[in-house]
Amino acid sequence: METITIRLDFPYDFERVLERLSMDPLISLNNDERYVMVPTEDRKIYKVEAIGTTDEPIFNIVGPKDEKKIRKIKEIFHFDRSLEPVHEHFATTNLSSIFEEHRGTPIIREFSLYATLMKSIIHQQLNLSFAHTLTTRFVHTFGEQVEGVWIYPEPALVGKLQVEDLRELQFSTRKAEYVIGVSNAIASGELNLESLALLDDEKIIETLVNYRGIGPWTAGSFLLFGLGRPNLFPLADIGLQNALKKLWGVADKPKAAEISSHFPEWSPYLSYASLYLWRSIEQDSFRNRYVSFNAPNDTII
DNA sequence: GACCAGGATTGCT
DNA sequence: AGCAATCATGGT
Repeated sequence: METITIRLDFPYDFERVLERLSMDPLISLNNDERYVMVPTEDRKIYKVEAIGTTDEPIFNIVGPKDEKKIRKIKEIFHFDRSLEPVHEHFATTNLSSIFEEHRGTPIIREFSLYATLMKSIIHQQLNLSFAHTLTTRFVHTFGEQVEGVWIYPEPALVGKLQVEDLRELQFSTRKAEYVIGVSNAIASGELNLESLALLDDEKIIETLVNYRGIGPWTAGSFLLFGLGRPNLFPLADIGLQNALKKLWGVADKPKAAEISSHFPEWSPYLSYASLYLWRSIEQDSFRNRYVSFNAPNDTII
């Protein structure tokens, strides 16, 4: 065990990070003590704890001594890239208000690439509340806990499940087929997410959408939250459509063409535009729903 | 009880 | 190529 202390030279609001991560009941965190528990791909657990402020961000990473994993955690928490250029970019755009409002909100990646894909598929078209119910059932039933932290099951295990196993958790038949099918492709080695990660955005999307159950939204979500790519805007996302509807004060959700006409203005940081737009509506629905502590066993107190 | 949810696929024009 | 139906169920 060792503790590594990191100081950032750009604004970083960990309170907002915790607020956002609190939406997922599978993540072990403590809002008051300002920490998140992070499982690595090989089941080691790290604690990431904020001990500074938004304008003087300082963090402790506590866990097994391992340089590669520390680097991975820095990537997950966006410690390795400044948010300064992002804020500078959006200050002169039509999204400046939400970037001021949520200043210092980083893209936090999912803790594993496979989990990103499973979570995205399971979340397709469902309201966030029920979506989280399903992912929680999925992980509680087939995953496992390490040091109190829930970890998604291995692709090989999920690949061997029957559709009925997931139907019992109230997955639709199709969703069950998607989850099992993609897991099998990964388990067999046909689909290798780590090597996929070396390709550019377009190539990754092109590969992923060949799999039944992965469309443009899920592929975009994988790039954004799995790999932390900076320039993705999932046009199919209802949340983003609603966020723009609210921001622009219009009666109907804007159409894809209308939204994408702003891409030149928002590029090359479309992912941040997405993230900050999501944030702009999350407060409405989640401010009063989740409280400060997700206990390791997942009970919401 | 209708309608929508942080979509994707399938089948029909 | 583009559109409608379909999926399962919770939230509003």
